[in-house]
Amino acid sequence: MTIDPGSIRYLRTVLPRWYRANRRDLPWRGTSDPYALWVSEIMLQQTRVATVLDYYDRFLDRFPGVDALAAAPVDDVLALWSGLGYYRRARHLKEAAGIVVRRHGGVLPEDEDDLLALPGVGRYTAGAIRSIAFGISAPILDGNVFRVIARFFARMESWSDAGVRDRYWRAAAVLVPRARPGDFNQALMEWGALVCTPAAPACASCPVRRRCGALENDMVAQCPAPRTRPAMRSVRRSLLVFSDGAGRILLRRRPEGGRLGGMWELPEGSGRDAPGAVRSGSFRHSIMNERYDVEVFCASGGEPPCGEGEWTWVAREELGGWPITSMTRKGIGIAAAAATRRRRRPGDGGEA
DNA sequence: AAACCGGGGAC
DNA sequence: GTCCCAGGTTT
Repeated sequence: MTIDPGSIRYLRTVLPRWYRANRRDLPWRGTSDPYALWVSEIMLQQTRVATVLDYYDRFLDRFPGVDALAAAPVDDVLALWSGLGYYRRARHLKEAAGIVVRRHGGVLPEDEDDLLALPGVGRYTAGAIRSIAFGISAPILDGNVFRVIARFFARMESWSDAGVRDRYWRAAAVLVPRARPGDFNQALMEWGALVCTPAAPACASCPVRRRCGALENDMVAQCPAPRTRPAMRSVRRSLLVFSDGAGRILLRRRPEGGRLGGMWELPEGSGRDAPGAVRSGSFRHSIMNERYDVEVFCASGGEPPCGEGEWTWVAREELGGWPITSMTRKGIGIAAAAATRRRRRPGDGGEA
């Protein structure tokens, strides 16, 4: 797409001014430590700011620098990542920390190819680190930037088209200024997150409403075109909260490599698998394009349903130190709530 | 180019 | 219910 010099000047003038006055006070904005920014960028991949806020401080408190992260057991890193999703990010981050220590003397490199060589660092994350942490005039393109550029220049392409994305990268490269490129890039994202939102954008209070192409042509709601997605499918599952004599819970480790690789989970099972099991309740959980309808059963005593592979007993109060999935955390919560009900009103355990 | 990889908030 | 979020890697 051709971007006229007037639009470049306009965006470079208006956006940073708006950003300085309206930006959120986020924890990674107060630091000048490139490692801390790197951690935040990995956590923020496909993940909302509000979600990352629950993890960022705890992670940096436990792994304050690249050396601590490089030296940590990967299961400790995964435990702090538990619930954040896309667990390969945590494995890559820890692996990359080791590369930074060995190859770069413990200092995050500024060179783009050096950054792209780190596992988990792609074109976006390299641009974010270079512009925000190092003040280098490098472009970024994420979902926010794609949307605000599409709307401002009144374009209807979809993110799903790789050729389109490449053209938007070139647009982002033309727009980013030499002076304070990090503020400009963050202004683009903050604008997309707070004003030019996917649904119901706040055009009336938008800093660039005077020159927005989509607003002028009344096409904000249809712009950009939605990305293509696989259809959702429903899956029914049963989870078993199986306790030993000490009240510890049986967990099984998922095989490395695949979905949720290496994470610990409740075993699959119902009353058929564990005689005497009691139904505790149910919940819904979505992973990627699958919606799970999960029933939770509670059992203790007898033969534990260990199955093949690695398994262990974990006390409830120690679950915080284990890399468990959100579905497992929900299932254990359902079982605990049912147990509480049974103690209060024996015979009414929510089994119905 | 397409598939795969979590989870949750907003609507 | 749907959409999408400070994306990256693998095939």
